[in-house]
Amino acid sequence: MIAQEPNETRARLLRTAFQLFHEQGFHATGVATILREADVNPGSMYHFFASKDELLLGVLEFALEYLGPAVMEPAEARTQDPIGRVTELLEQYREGMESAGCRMGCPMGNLALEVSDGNAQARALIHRNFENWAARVEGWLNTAGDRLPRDLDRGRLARFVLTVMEGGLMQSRAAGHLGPFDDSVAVLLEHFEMLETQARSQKRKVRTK
Amino acid sequence: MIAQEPNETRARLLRTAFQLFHEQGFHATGVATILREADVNPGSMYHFFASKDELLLGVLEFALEYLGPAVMEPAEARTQDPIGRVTELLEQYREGMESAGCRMGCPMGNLALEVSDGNAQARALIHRNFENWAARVEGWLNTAGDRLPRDLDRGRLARFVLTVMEGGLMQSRAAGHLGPFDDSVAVLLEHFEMLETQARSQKRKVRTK
DNA sequence: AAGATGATTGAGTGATCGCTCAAGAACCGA
DNA sequence: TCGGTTCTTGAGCGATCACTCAATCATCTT
Repeated sequence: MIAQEPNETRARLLRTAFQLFHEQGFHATGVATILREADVNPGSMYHFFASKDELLLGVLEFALEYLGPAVMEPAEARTQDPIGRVTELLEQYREGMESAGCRMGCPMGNLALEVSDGNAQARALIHRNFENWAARVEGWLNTAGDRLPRDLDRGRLARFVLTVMEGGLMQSRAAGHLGPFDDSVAVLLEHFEMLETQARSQKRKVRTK
Repeated sequence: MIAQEPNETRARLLRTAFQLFHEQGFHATGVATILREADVNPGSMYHFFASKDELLLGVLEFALEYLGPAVMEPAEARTQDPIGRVTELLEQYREGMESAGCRMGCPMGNLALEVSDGNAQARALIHRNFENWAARVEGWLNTAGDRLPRDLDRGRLARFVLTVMEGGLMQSRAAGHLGPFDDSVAVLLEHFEMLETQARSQKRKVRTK
């Protein structure tokens, strides 16, 4: 059929489900709750999504589009500095966590641990979300030039930033306060400082050649 | 009835539930499944645990005891070297992940993201599990003496090791292979090397005073 | 206007959820 | 041997689970 404007009901279902999966988790969120919150009837939902699992796949694809404009671009807008952008990005997650009373954390991280074992397609989409996240950060780090060591694997470091963010949020979730997250970020930033120190000594060596 | 040592049924329920929660998650595991696997009748379970949530609390207390003998002591047995013990500990989690086909990951991490929002007591126990884990690693790091910088916060670094472990496992879960975990551990070990380098230069300065 | 297609309605499905409880068996000290 | 306590049995409870479908409405094409 001729392409029509994006279906409003479908979009509302995706937004509502994304929100509820983030707040309560996938299994803890009943289809009935999603339908009530989105003000949609069961038949309508099953017109667009064959099952709750397929709705999850839709949500994960929605998150893939959501990631750039809602997460990465705000951090990019705050500063041009490559490493400053990493700091801003982590600060964004901190604010999200704080304003939720140390609940919820990262939506993708939560789903990664809850559904990635039993649903291969969901696992693949979560993986793609992580890869996109890290690729964007890698892009920032690539613009850092000789502020970072010459032979440093930027992609690996970008994934490490994700690792620290997810691990820090997890512990803060359990702690009920942001201490563990802040500590983790602090060590990460010290790591960056050591890398920058290392890079400066490399530059000095090149100059004295 | 066959004579049993005290609370054998209770112990079997805790072991079985711990295993199933780890494999499938808390909400995805039905009470009926636990009862079938543990070969226990509903009435028996509800004699020991007032609800599924209370069973979870029992499991988290069980994990608290399980942590030392089953996780930390094996790593301690492999080497006396403080930083080597960190490496061994991470290697243990790697092996667990590998032998499970990159499924499951860390039982405490999974539960942290699934149940810590809706159950305050569970959150507190998960937090205590994390704190015990980190405290044990901190104990190792404290024996490293001047191999690490003098004013380094050992407790913070220990928690950072946990952060990297959990974040790395999460990404490997989504990826379906151990690449992200290995990369994260590699960066962490490079961080330790930089700290050791820093500590060596401190020693040199002290000597030349 | 007529027909085709897409989208919505909502009562209702069987299955499974966490859980109950009355009855009885096993074990205990006295 | 007895009464008291702890533990086990398992059929069965109401609630909720994910999901169905025939009927109806809305929109577009011809």
